Amino acid sequence: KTVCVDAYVWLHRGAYACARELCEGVPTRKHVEYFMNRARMLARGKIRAVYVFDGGRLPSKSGEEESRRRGRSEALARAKQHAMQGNASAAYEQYTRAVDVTPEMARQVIDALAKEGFESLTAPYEADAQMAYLAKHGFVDGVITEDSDLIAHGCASVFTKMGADGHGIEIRYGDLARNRDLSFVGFTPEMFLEMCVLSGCDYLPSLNGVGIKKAHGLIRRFKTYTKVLRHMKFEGISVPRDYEARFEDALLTFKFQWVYCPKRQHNVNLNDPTVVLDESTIADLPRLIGAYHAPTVAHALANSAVHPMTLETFGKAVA
DNA sequence: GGCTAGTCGTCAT
DNA sequence: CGACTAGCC
Repeated sequence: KTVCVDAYVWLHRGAYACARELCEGVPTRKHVEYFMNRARMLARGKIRAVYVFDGGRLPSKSGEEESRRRGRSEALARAKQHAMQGNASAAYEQYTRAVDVTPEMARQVIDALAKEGFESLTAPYEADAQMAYLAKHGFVDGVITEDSDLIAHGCASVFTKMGADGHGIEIRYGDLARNRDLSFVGFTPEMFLEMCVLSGCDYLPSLNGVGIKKAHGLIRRFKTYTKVLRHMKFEGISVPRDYEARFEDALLTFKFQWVYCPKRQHNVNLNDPTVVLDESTIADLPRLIGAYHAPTVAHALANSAVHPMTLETFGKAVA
């Protein structure tokens, strides 16, 4: 059995163990140790794991990233203030809000993993799309993550909420029809994805007052987002002028994100766009999913030889 | 009541 | 990122 593991969660939890040190530039390996302890624990269960790391930022997410950066720098200012006044616990609380997981930290963990014979893979952009690709094409038997978007990305089965003891919950797309809270009888994968976008996703915030329940009800009733929006217009519900175009963009981002194919050793789209999209839409995709990488670059990025954002070789300092 | 939209906690002693 | 919850309709 082979699984892929979303490295994001352990990377963040590890950062909390040494939030002050990371914020103040004090050398520490606690976050690496936290990750390695979890990896060693998983290895004891006779499961082969591939640790998947996030790569470059998607163009569609840059706005969100800017506001988070502001929030972190404000928290860091408050942390320094508390630290100066000798209030260590109040300072720590702010350090945890200020700490950021960097590609350099990911690289430290990847090196530590390699040293003990663990496998890792850096996604060209988002790890969840990469893991969905690995699962869909049989490179792995399962996915371990905390991210619910994996089902929307077309992953048939997801293992989530795994604690230190290795226990967790398996969510299967095929089981959704038996869901108690919301009925997914008659839902296609496309309807499920459109429901996810309608209820608010990474690439598009939801309309005011529309959450998961409303989104589910609307898609169940009208089947497609086009008909949902037509209904809203008919009902006189105010919808931003560009909402439909942005909805289309969000769907394209979900479906055609760049992922790395370990067999062909270059970047491909999560789903093949050539059969369902016209030439001009395909040519427009990089605006949403980011630039195409030449095979040599894609291979170097996937194997963590280059910084996923600058594509420059990592300095020796991180090793 | 149900639902959405904000706030909180993630470590480990 | 999800979990929790105050406060909305």
